[in-house]
Amino acid sequence: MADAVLGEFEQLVLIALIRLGHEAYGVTLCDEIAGRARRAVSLGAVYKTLDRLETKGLVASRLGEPTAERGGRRKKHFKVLAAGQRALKQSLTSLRRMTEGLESEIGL
Amino acid sequence: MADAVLGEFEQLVLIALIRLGHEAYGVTLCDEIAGRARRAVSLGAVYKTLDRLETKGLVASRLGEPTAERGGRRKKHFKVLAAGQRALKQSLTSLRRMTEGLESEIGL
DNA sequence: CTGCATATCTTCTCCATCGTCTAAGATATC
DNA sequence: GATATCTTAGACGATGGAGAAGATATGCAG
Repeated sequence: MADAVLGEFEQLVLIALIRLGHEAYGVTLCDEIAGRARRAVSLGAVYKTLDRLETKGLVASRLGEPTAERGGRRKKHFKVLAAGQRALKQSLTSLRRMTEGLESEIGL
Repeated sequence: MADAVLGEFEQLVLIALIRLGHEAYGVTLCDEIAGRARRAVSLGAVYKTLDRLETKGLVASRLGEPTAERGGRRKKHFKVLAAGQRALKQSLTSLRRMTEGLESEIGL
């Protein structure tokens, strides 16, 4: 089957996931994207997107253990699957081919 | 006003527009994206996206003259406006900050 | 030279998916 | 029970996408 086409935000979530490693979960992902991409990100948007990515078989999740801190509820950890890695690579490669030689025109 | 958040396809259309210059129009844009990004692109999707970008004030259009060839109907030419340039730059910069240092992990 | 056939380009319409916010729910510690 | 942390759910607009329909040019038969 052909790799799925990723939306813009889906790309950001996948990248953040790779960046944070397998222990990433909702809140840290949200912070990472907000900080790096410098844009407002709501938690709900992140979780929703993670759900979709999991349904499509691009990421997998598992529940962690509760932590010993106030309100330390179990976290849901995510990791990128091979299909997700492929889809992300393809999206970024397409973009790279599109922008090739245009750095100065775009102002990068 | 803050720059608009661009969808994934909107980015591709804007880049193709810069790449092809001010004489770009629906059909050539479609071909350019399909060829460079190597994915199927329908004409309808391109026109729809151009419409939306114009409504948002990111691109401008003008009608050309008919050409002297079979079925040579007037073309609608598009060009990127300053706001479009800014929005695109911002999107690509965010992505670049996200992927920074991850080239090998992603396989680029 | 009139009118139909055909090629090129654009618009319209419909529907699925993505992105976003808000509120509510679950479950841990204090 | 109060409160903090994390996740789920629900609603809705925006974006993405395929294909039919529409507009308008030339080509050609009669």
